[in-house]
Amino acid sequence: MDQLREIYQRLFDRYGPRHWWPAETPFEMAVGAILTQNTNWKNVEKAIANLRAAGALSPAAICQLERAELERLINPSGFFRQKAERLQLLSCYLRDHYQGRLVSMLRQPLEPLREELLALKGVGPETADSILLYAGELPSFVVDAYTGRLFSRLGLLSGDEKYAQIRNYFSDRLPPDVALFNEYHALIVCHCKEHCRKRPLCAGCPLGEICRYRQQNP
DNA sequence: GTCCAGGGCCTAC
DNA sequence: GTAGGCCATGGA
Repeated sequence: MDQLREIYQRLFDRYGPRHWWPAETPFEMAVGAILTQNTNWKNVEKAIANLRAAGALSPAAICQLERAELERLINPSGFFRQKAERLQLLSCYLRDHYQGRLVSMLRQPLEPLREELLALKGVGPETADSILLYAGELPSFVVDAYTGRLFSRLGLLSGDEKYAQIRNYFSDRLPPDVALFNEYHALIVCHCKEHCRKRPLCAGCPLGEICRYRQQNP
């Protein structure tokens, strides 16, 4: 059985569908993607709740907010100065080019759209792929720190691959299936939060028998 | 008190 | 082209 399929199946059997991305609209999802950069999701939830309470979960609203007020609303998510700038850059870009509608921007072919997102300051490869996959429902595999860490421990990656190499590793071995990509990335995150942090925690790991790390550190 | 979190930008070499 | 510093909050 294909290794990536087996790993996916084991994770799915253990954790079940993750129902990602938790957001009411594509734009809210993109906001979450920026706010969660190197940040615990619990902190992001607080910031999004503040934005919702302030009626500020639309591109138009975020464009119009004073920078200091936006910083105050997203303060719990950390890095609030740069994230406030990033949110306003994205929002104003949507206002100026897509009538303030992210879904209009997302109705384009994947690759040029990905380049367009990456050209925005504050949108790197993981944020872009998250928006493409979870807001745009386009088959762009999302890589994060957990992905490299987990698959290195499994012995399938060396650990020094760059983002594009890891993304290609999955893209080359999986069908471009949006539902599969969606669930796979979410399952990797869910799994790593329990079993694959920097400190080893192997007891009960659903990948136990196929994890090289565990075999080498019994 | 220390470490870490669903990264990305900027600068120096 | 890449290693290192920086950004900031809150929970474990």
